[in-house]
Amino acid sequence: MNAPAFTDNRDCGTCPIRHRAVCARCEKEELEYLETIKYYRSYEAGQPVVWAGDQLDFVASVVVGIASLTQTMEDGRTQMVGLLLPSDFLGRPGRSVASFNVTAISDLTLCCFRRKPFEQLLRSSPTISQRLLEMTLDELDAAREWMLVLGRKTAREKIASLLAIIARRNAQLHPGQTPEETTFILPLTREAMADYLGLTLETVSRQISALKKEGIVELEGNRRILIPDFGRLLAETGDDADGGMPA
Amino acid sequence: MNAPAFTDNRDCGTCPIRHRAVCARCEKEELEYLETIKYYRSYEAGQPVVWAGDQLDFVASVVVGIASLTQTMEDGRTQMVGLLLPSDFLGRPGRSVASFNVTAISDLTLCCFRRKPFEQLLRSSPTISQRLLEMTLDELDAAREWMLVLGRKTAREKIASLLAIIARRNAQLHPGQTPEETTFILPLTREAMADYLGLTLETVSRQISALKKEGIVELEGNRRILIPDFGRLLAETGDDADGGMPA
DNA sequence: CGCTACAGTTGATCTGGATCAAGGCAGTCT
DNA sequence: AGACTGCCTTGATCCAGATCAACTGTAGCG
Repeated sequence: MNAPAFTDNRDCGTCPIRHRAVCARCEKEELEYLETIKYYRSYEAGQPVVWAGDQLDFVASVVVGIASLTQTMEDGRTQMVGLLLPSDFLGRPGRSVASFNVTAISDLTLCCFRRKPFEQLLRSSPTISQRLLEMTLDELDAAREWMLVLGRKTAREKIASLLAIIARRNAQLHPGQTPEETTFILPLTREAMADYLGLTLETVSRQISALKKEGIVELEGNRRILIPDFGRLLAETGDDADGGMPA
Repeated sequence: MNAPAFTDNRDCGTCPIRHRAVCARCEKEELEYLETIKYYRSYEAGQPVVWAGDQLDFVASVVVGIASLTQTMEDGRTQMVGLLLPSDFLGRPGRSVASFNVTAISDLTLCCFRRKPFEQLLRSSPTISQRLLEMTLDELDAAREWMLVLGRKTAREKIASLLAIIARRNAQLHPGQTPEETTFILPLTREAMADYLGLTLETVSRQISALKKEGIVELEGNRRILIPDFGRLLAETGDDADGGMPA
């Protein structure tokens, strides 16, 4: 719940809000103002960030780590509705109450802005509000693509889609790898995957085992995944060859 | 594909973009500019508006009628990812290609803005880009709420959720009705409902019959629905009493 | 009028994924 | 060490919803 660890202006590298504020028109004033209302928060893996319905008096950008957005029904059924990776935005200007549960999946650092001044900034700066609009539109597209996964894909296709997304996101961050052979560490437990995909954890486990048996993926331990032929994985997603599934 | 039918400045009553442009700061210039780039388009029920991947050189606001946003897999499985009712926004500033299929479900009239000048306007007017941001955030929340429906709810809960949403939306438009007893015309075929809910049309039909048999809904013909006790319907959605499902 | 077409209902059967249950395999605490 | 806990796998069985198929009702239309 503390730990700044970032002091220099330039080190919050993944924060898209700030980047744009710097680059777009060199609006120095805005940048300096942003600096005055920003602060860092850290959470340990597993810790909740907020619960749906609770007061949330900041908006933030993920700097390090992964967080999940989930919804839960009274009887405990839960659905993950978003996965927040570094550079993703969290919170909602104009709303003081969280709509979803936010949980740190790995150790997590957020770059936070107090909500009120941030909203003020939005009102006065078209640069920032446009950047935010763009990001929100991307998230909306991603959410809608995910609706196809949830509503119409088989368990096997769901797993393949999820692995493809994580592999792609991973490739963006570490562009060293060939597109054909990728390896990464699954940031999610089987249960979290199940919650994302609308399945049970048993089904997730079985489908991963099946993909392994068929040589479409290789595992080292439970979490480290190697995809020998990305095209073969893609063929299992049910998407047409080029299609672009985000997360 | 023509039919203006709107000539007076004030008559595009449902268009949220324009409203805000008038109200927020009385930015007369912007309003007049908006007028010069706006035009109307009409579509008959069943007609496509655009296909995913096609060029889309306007953004628009639904004035009259209903449109659907859908995705289709090569083998024909389709998922509806959004339902556009009057006042909803269509299109994506900053992107010239449609991400989803848009189809007129009923006869439809759009209030369109040519994309390029609209984007220009966004860049210069914080009022409009903020209004758009707000709308997009609402849509994102709605999409995420829908992910819970698709991923975790039973067929019966899905149907009840859909009926509840349509009833609520309907009550907003016609505030004359008591909240307890509502009646409306289903704007969707059984197949369209199935595509929205990630079910088959047979299952939709069976579940509606079941709700009818239990007196939770009453039907006149196939489309006209009466909900004698909204609370009882809500109890079938699986949501906690107050929860706010949008569309 | 009969013919076709479309939307919806209902029944019979099948099956993919859920559910229930039993272990396995690290870590980590004592 | 042993015991406990969290995460994962695998097997056996069940069932909600898909699939296949027949049929009803209603609206155009030559």
